[in-house]
Amino acid sequence: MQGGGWSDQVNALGGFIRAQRQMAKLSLREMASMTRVSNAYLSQVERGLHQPSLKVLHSIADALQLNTEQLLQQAGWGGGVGAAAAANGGAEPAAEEASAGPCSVEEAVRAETRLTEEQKAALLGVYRSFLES
Amino acid sequence: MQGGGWSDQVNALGGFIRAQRQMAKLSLREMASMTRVSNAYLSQVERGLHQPSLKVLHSIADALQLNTEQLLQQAGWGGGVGAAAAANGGAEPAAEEASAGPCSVEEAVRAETRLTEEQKAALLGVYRSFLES
DNA sequence: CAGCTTTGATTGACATACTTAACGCTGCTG
DNA sequence: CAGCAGCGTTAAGTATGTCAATCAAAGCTG
Repeated sequence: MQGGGWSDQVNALGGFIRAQRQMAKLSLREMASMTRVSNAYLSQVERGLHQPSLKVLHSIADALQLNTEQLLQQAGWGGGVGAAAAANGGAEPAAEEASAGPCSVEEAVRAETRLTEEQKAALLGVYRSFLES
Repeated sequence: MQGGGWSDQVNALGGFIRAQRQMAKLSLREMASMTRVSNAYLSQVERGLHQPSLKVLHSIADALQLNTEQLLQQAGWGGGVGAAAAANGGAEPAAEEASAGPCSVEEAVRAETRLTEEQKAALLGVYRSFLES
């Protein structure tokens, strides 16, 4: 059972979808009727409890009018499509307290030690997509 | 049971995969070991009996060294999103002015003047959901 | 010919995607 | 206060994806 390792990735996807849905001011039930996917399942997907199939992912992208590639990238296709070259530098010294440091959102997220790298990438993805509007 | 409407699509995907595999002169079992997906399931996918998940699709694309977009298009992404236009030139300004102030993610987000209140709320919602693991 | 290997296909059991019907909570309206 | 309406979440069930074991047929080797 190699399960579990990918939950970060799924959580990133779910957070991304949830953020986009909230920005579009849709409730779970509204989005459910648009996508013809049950609200319950959407809730679970958004919290990373399940990985949606292509059909569902497609419906979601359609309902939220999202850029397809962006959504797919969040869904785990970071290995081939966009290649945004996230230069990772080296391992950071894992500062225990973020008490002293730079203050932009980007820096603050990167300095947050409680987040995984995937989570940071997802959060920054949402952030940048907001800035592009 | 809705008998078959989408089977055309799946069959197209399966046929495409089978053709590519044979062209690469791989047996089902060879490809199975490369993709870490069972030969049995690959056989079924190739004959349109099942629609593979993202994970499997990704593995297949990787093993066959296929163009990702090409495979996804066969898998059913040819139809819906429409428009999108995706003018994604990619010029990321990255001008982080960072007004000197607090440093946590929460504070940094609240201090970000380019975000609307809704966007801040959405972003912080994702952030907090990540922390609640 | 028997025996070994490899091929694609099938079966049965299990894990995961997904649905429908509830639940508890918050905010309103009378 | 009761009562309704909306929200997100949970519970229990069904459908589908996925695997390990197995099969019959075809190609070799001796």
